[in-house]
Amino acid sequence: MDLRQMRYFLALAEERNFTRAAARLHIAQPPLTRQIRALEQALGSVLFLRTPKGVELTEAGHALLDEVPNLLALAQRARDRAQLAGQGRTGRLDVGIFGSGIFDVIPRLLARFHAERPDVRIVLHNHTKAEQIEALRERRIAIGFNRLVPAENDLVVETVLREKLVVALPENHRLARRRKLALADLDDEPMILYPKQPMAGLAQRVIQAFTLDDVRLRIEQEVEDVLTGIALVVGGFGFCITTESSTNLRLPGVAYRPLDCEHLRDIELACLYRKGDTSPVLAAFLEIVRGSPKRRARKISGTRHLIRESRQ
Amino acid sequence: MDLRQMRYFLALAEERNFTRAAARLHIAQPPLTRQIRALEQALGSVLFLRTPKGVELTEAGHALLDEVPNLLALAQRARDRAQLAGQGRTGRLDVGIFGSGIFDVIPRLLARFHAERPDVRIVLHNHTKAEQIEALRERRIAIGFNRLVPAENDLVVETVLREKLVVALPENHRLARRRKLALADLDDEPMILYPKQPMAGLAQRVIQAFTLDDVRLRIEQEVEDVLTGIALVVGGFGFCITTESSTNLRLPGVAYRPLDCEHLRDIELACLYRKGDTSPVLAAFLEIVRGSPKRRARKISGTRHLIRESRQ
DNA sequence: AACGAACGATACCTCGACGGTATGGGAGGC
DNA sequence: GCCTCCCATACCGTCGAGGTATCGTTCGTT
Repeated sequence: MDLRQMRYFLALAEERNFTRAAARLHIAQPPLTRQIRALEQALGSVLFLRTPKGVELTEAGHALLDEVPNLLALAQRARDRAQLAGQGRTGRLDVGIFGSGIFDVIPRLLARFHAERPDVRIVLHNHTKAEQIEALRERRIAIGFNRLVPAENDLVVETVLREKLVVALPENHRLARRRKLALADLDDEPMILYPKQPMAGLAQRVIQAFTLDDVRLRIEQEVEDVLTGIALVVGGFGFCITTESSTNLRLPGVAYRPLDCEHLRDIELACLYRKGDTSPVLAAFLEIVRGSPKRRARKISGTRHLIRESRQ
Repeated sequence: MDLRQMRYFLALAEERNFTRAAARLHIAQPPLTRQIRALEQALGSVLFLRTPKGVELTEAGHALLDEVPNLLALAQRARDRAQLAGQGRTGRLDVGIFGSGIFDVIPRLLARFHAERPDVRIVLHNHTKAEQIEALRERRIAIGFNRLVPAENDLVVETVLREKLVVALPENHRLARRRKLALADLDDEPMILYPKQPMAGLAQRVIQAFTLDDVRLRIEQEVEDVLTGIALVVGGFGFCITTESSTNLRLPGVAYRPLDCEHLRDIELACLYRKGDTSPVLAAFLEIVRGSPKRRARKISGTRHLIRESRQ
């Protein structure tokens, strides 16, 4: 019993005439006769009564006819789903994100991917750098975004873009009148440092630059995420060095000024995924990621559809 | 894409190893490799990643694996149902019955059939003789029971049994003291005649016999069914000639005595069905019907399971 | 009553596909 | 470095699918 016989059976059951059913199936009448007979023998039941005017269904035929359309529909669905999944048009993409990365480029990438592959479910996971690497190895996520990612031999790290750094400071701060700032301008100014704890990539770089340029560092507060940092800036606690994409975080009373510094020129945003991952969904997403830099000037928009899960 | 490939796919997806899956399928490994590749080409999606240690499922493979067990189960169910229906082990039997036929042999036949074929739904339809014939032609019933059925050229009439006739009369009637009665004993006695209207088979025969034997007929009441007739006997309106199987209708105050009459010896109970009806359910039921006479001495029992519908 | 049309069954043929055996090639493990 | 395991490839025989031609039966028509 195979699917071809099921299709033949259905055609004959509907046409109630071998000749017409064969025509509909684009085969000659004798092969149809033979296939139906083979099916009847396989089942051990007569399915059709042959009459001079055509055929009619027996009870066994009716019983089978009750099932066959479901069967064929299910087969079609199985085929469709496998095809769609194979093209990466359906399925799911688990993405690891981190605190300050969620303001500009990542939501835009996800929005574009969603527009292209509306049937792929995007699931976001907030992870620190170390957690992302672990989650990738355990296949809980397919791709992660982070900054200053160390090389790992089972993971691929691709730089998505390099972001300039900016200084966030109170609008009424005396330095806010300047169009751009050098590191020396920040000498001994109260500073809000972040991230404090989770894989201190940016903070480390900032401290390093201050040391290299021999500028005095006065850490007023240490915080764990940008949002808190900027909130403290609004509160007048000091300035904060952050990435350009954070300027999307427009809070009243805060001003952003470009930072011009040789040792702290820009900071990379990278994505990382498993070496040898053949997932078509991932491949499609990486295409979006790689094609992105050209159009990165736009602002956040249309990200409402995103599913956000702290952890799956 | 056919069911064989689905079975192969499932085996490989479960074993995650071509060699073992092939062994499980009782084929060599190369044909399995070829079938899987053919399936992948048909779908246009890679289903398995070949690794040195075996294979693992791709996303397309997982998507297909979600569907395949359902598909195979449905195919199996379709096959089973068609087979069962073909053997007459499932399905439905619509039976036409009539008033006085429901007391003895028909319920026994139905009970025996139900015991043998518990998955066949038996549906009873109360019909007069003419209605039964019409219902048979319109395929609303597969078999009918009746008495004194005229020959029809598209229907088969088979005598199920010949029933002796009895006289039902009040217990305290003077004739009730006799062990058996002749027609002459009923001369000018008040009589309850049935059936009055629906195809007066028995009534006609009774009148005919009285005429032939030159016995005076005094029709006190004409009724349409046995039950009413016997009820009137209980009420003392007169006697009633009915079939032996009616004696199962034990009402207080009524006595049944065999009728000994040359011209009214017995009356046949026949079943009728469509000529050329190949229904396996019907065939199975007819076997029961034909095998019945040998054991017809038993009383009614176990008929509670019957579905009774006045009309479907 | 004989003929023709319609329909399914049968006979026979060709070719493609399935399964089998033998063998190749690549990755890990002792 | 060799052995083992696993999948892929090459080649062969057989079975089965579909095609054409034709037959037998049953209607309806002439």
